[in-house]
Parts: sequence; structure tokens; C-alpha cells
Amino acid sequence: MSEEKDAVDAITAQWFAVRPELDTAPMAVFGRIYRIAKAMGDAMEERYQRFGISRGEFDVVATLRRSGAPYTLSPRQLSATLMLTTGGMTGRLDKLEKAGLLCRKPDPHDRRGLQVTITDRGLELVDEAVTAGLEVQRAALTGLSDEEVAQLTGLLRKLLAGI
Amino acid sequence: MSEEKDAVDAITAQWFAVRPELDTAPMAVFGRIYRIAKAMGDAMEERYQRFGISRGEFDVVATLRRSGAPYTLSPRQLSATLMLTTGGMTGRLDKLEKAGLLCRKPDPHDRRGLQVTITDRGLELVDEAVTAGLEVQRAALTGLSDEEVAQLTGLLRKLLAGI
DNA sequence: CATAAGTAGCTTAGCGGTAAGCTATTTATC
DNA sequence: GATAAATAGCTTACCGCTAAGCTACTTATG
Repeated sequence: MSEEKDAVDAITAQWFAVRPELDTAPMAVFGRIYRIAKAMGDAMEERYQRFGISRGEFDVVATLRRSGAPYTLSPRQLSATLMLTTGGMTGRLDKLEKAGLLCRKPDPHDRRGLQVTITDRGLELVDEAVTAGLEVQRAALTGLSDEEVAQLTGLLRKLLAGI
Repeated sequence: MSEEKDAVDAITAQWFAVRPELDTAPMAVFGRIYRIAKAMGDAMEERYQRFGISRGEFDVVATLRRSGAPYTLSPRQLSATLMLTTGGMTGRLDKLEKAGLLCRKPDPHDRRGLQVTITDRGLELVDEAVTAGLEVQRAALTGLSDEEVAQLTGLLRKLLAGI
């Protein structure tokens, strides 16, 4: 029934030893969220590396892919979606364009703007990469039943909504 | 009963539209975990800024604080605990020492090593900062009942254990 | 005891991000 | 229609991290 103690339990226990009046319940939640995010982020980074792209670069082509045909968005739309500054976006687009996974074309309706589109090669790569990435995530969830995953999803949605 | 749709729901719906055969359940979990980690990380960063330190620097003095008297650890122990390279640790210690929140002394038992200790000022600051940080986290959890927080903690512990 | 291997902490180069500032272009206002 | 304000994307300076290499010192091995 009871779960194993983990590193976060050890940290909350340490805090209780030196500051027993603190309510450590929040750090039991967020401490684990930070650790899961970091560990999974590293794992995803490693997996995408096999496709020659970083996790951030994957996010760009994946955003274009899931936007549907004609797989075209502006740098502005991409940087807004990915919560990235335009400077950061420029760098990612430079790399992906150089790798032949997408191309930048002038926006015919706004001469300030660009249209970013996935190439055929980019489309093929992102379709493989998203499948591979989901497999890594799915494997990380094997310890939980389908019902627990659904429960966790609901609690996380509720938590995220309140932030 | 049913929760509001959020940005992650929109993303999974987009994927379903273009790749209906994908099982998007994992990204419903990890997508939210990434977003919560980022949003809370930013919020904590902002809160600690009021104490003149970054989140990473807080983690250093907090680790020393919760280690208990005499609040002394080696740079090696700190970088291992914080999952940081020694190079990164050097930088954080430089800043904190310069700010007068900790001091480095030679390890009397090992002339390669150092002993890092919180100063009185550092101790005072970290005790205020940890309280303030917990308050930010507690506020983020107000949408969840105590039972839900406990449930979420258990599910996250289980998930983290399997990664 | 000599020496090889391992360890502690620091330095440097490089990477990917932000913030701020730039030019070119579009939109709103008079 | 002139002009002020807003917007798109890029560039630059900087920041914090990692990876790799360094010196100083300690531990293990013959």
C-alpha cells in the first residue's frame, strides 16, 4: 500500500527536522514536478538527438506539423506558441532551415513577415520523431494504471488552471 | 464535473486531427507537467528576486539550511545534490559569497576540498525566503482540496519512481 | 616508498536562451 | 495624404549552464 520513500520525501523530512512549523505539502508536489520535468526533458532531448534535432527544434517542427496542411506559420506565431522570444526563434529557425527541415518564404500579404513551412523531409522526420517521443513518455507511465493516468491528468489540469 | 479545456487539451486535439492513430494520453500528462514546472519556476524566480537572489542561488543556501547545524557542505556535495556541474556550482558560490550569504573555508581534513557555510545573514535570508517560496506554492494549490493534493502527491511519487 | 589512478575545485569555450535595440513595413489618426 | 504608433523579424550583449581540460592533492597498488 504505502509507496517507497524518495529523494523528495528526504528533503521534506530534512526541512521538518530544522523548521517543524513549515507546511511542506507544497514542496512535495512541486519538488516532484520539477524533477519529473527535468528527467523527462533530458530523456526526450536524448531521443530526439537520434533524429539530429534538439528538443526545442522538435517543438518548432511539431508545432508546424500539428497545425495541419499547409504546415505554415509565421515566426511570430511560432514564438508566441512556444513562449519564446523572437531572438530565440530566429536561432531555432536558422538551424532547422540549414538542416533542410523547413524553409522561410516572404509573406505575400505583409512584407514585414515571413511564412515558415515544413519541407517534405521535415514532415517525414517529425512524424517519426513524435511517435518515438510518445513512446518514451508512454514507457515512463508504465508504473501507473490507465485509471491512475486519467486521475493524474485531471489533477494536473486543475492545478495548471489555477496558476 | 468536467474540467475546462486548456491549452494542452487544444494541442492533443490538434494532434488527433492530423494523426488520429497516436495515443496522446502521455502528452496530456507531461505537457502539463512541463507547463506547471515552467510557470512555477518563473513565479519562484520572481519571488526570490525580492531577496536579491536567483532561484538557483536559493537552492544552494536552502540545501545548506536544511542540512542542519553547522550548515556546512562541500561544493562537491552541493553540486551532487543540486544535479549541477562543478563549473556551475563555482559560479553560484562566487555570487553568494560576494553577496555575503555564505563563505568558503579550506577543508581541514582534505586540502583539495572546501567547506561552504552559511553566514548569519544568509541564514536569516534563507529562512525568510523559504517561507515566502512555500507561500507562492501553497497559493498555487488553492484550487485543490487537501485530499486532492495528497492524491496528486502520491501519483507524482509513483510516476517519479518509474523514471 | 614510489607511482599510478582517482578526486576536488576552477577555468575556458561553446550553446541556447533573454532583453533591448534596430530597420522595414503596416495600421491608425488627424 | 502625412505622420505617429504599432508590429515583424533580426542583431547584439549578456547570462547561466555544460563539457572538457587544468592543477593540486589524496588514495590505492606494487
